[in-house]
Formats: sequence, structure tokens, C-alpha cells
Amino acid sequence: MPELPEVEHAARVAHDAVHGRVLQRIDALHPAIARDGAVDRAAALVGRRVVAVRRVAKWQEFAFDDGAVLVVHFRMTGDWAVHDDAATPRHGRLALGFADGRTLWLVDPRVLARIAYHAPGAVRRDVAAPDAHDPALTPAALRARFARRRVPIKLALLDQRLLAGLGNIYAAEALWHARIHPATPASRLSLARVTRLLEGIRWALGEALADPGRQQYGESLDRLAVYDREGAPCPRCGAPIRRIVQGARSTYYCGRCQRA
DNA sequence: TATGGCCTGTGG
DNA sequence: CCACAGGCCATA
Repeated sequence: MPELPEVEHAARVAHDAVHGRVLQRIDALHPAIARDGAVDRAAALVGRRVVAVRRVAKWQEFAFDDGAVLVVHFRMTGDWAVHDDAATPRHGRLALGFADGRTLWLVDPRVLARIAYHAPGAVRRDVAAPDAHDPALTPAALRARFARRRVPIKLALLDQRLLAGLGNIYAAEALWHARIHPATPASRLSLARVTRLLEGIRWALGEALADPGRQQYGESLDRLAVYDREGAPCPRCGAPIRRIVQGARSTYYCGRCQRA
């Protein structure tokens, strides 16, 4: 449940479910989620109260009343399930148990999700790039971030150090909207094209932010212009959508209206 | 800057 | 059986 709009929604779900509650247990249900030791370290959170859950880029940060922070990244298939009984959901990987029997489950079929624990007062130097849809991010600022980047623009859009929030779906959708070929070197985009791209990014994310419940993993991919639509007609010009591979991942685009 | 790896599941 | 999956990281 990976791109920014879905993470935004998930952080709200988590906040509503557990803020103000005291953590009673944190348990890993699969060795992969505990592999790096963060779950063990996070045991220090037991007995602490959750002040708030907020989204930072594609991370979700649980702020506790002693200043400690639990960070969760869903990667590809993570999601939350809120239970008020003892049931363990299918693919439940991490249990955050609270008073009154409420459990916030990290459900993650592929177990690619990661967590991190930051002790109270820990110095953090992980600086998030601006949100892709942040109104303060101007075309000129974005173009400056693309400068000296000779990678294809599609890959630059996925680079969370440049801007935060786009994933494989919305990167393709944004490029389609802006009529930019995905293989164009990022550094070669004119200011006019970056301006169009930023509009495309906000169009792609805006549609999703307005409809936050959708795109649970494996669910509706309809209403998308190009993603997963190889061979289907471009909604704008009718030419067949093409699929190429960039960075070992599929890119979908219209060969007619997205010029090289 | 490219590649493989992480994991499990699904669909062809 | 194989290819592929909404992400990211470690490694050459």
C-alpha cells in the first residue's frame, strides 16, 4: 500500500486507532520483520503512550510521550488492520497491542515492510525530500533537483531523495499527463516541461488523495490512464499503451503523445 | 548508474 | 513452471 496518498490515509487510520493509548506489547510474527533488531529495541516502548501518528514522506512515525519514535515503512504490501479481539489476521507480521485489547496489526504479505526505533533524544539525520505535492515545491526548485541527473526521468521520479511520495504507478501517470517520454534524461527537461510535469504529479496524486480508500494492495487499478494498460488505447489519443522496463520495473506510456 | 536481493502471492 | 508485483537497499 505504497504511494503517498495511501500512506497518508494509513497514518490517519493508525492515529485514530491508537493515539492516547498506552502500548502493552510489540511482537514480531515473522522473522523478517524482526531481523534487524528494531523490534527488540522497540520493546522499550511498552508502557509508553502514543501522542500522535504522522506521515513523513512514505514513513509513518509514532511519537511517544517520552520522546521516543517508532517508524514504520510499508514498502510494497504493508497495511494496517485494527482489531479489538485476539484474532491474528492473515499475513499479520507485527502486533502493537494497546489497552482494552486493541491491536494495531501490520499486515504485509511479502514482509518487505521495515520498522525503526529511535530512543528518546536520539539524533536523527534522515532528512526527507519535499513532498511531491507540496505547494512550496516550485518548478524551478524541482528542475534544480533534476540538474546533473542523467537518469531517465521516470527513475528520477522514483528517487525519494529528490522528491518524496511518487511510486511506480503515479510516476507513470504523471509523465503521461505531462506528455513526457519516460526515458528522457532528467537533467534535459526544460523549465516548461518540468512545469508540466509538476502539474502532472499533482494531478496524479490529487486524484488519489481525493479517494483515499482505494488501492489497497491487489485492488482497483481502474481509472488509471496508462499503468498496467499495455496494448489498451491511450485515453487521450487512442494509440496503444506501451510497456518498457526501467530499473527492473515496468513503465507504461503512450508512444504517440509522450515524445522522446 | 545498473543490477540483484529481500519475501510471498498470484496469474498466465 | 515462469514472470511479475504500489519499494527500497546493498553491492559492484
